[in-house]
Amino acid sequence: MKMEQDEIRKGPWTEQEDLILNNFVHLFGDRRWDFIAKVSGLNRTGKSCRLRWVNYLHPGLIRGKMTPQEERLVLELHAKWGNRWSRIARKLPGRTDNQIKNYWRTHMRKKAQQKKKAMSPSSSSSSNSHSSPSSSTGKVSFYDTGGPDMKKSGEFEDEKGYSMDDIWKDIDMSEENMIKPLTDNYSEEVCDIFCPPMASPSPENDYCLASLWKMAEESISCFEYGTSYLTG
DNA sequence: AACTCCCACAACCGCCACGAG
DNA sequence: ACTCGTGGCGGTTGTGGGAGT
Repeated sequence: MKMEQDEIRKGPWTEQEDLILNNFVHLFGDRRWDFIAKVSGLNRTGKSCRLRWVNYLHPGLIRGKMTPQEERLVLELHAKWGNRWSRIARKLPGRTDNQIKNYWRTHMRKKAQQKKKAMSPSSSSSSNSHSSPSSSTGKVSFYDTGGPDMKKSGEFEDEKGYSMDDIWKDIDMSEENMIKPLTDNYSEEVCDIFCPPMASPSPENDYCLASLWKMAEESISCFEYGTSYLTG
């Protein structure tokens, strides 16, 4: 495939890029990322645009620390589903899979370090401490507590057969007293909260719409296609 | 005050699934 | 049925800021 005319931008997003992306998502919706990437003139990949929107610009996002309830929910759901971050995220309104993943990563690192300290390093063979039960299958992240062995196997509501690795077992046991079993309070209704209608363009967003359209027009030839969205 | 460590967050990469042609 | 393009997901890395020493 032919590369874009300009070099694809990488790295941190600027405020202006955010603004442009925001406007184009409002215009075209949050599905057609490759298209948005092209017409916006951002010189970003569609993937990058999507990620920026999902993880940062989405109006429903909650920023800041996880609440104890959320932490509990993450632990509970991870025990149930493993590293299915997007799935877990759907049960936490306003949280992204990236946020949860990051939280889990630091959380587990902390736990792993605590555990390491607790266990005398001299008493155990070091190789053993690093080899997960699934060592034969290849690399497993230290914070990957496994979950059901359902890699790309579709749904896995059935919890039978879910075996946690050593770390998770320890953590689970240590926290069992804290984590009250959850009922189905985190059912689908929670998810609905996180799906607000597309925010209406604010006045401040309008200021550059004209220029944005001009950019889009110059960028590709399918301008009319976009206008059909506006005019209905 | 300077330095180090840790945490939270942002972003990229690679792989896979799915739909369109 | 096959190929290709795109989006979604999970893994990983880089970085800035705050806390601790």
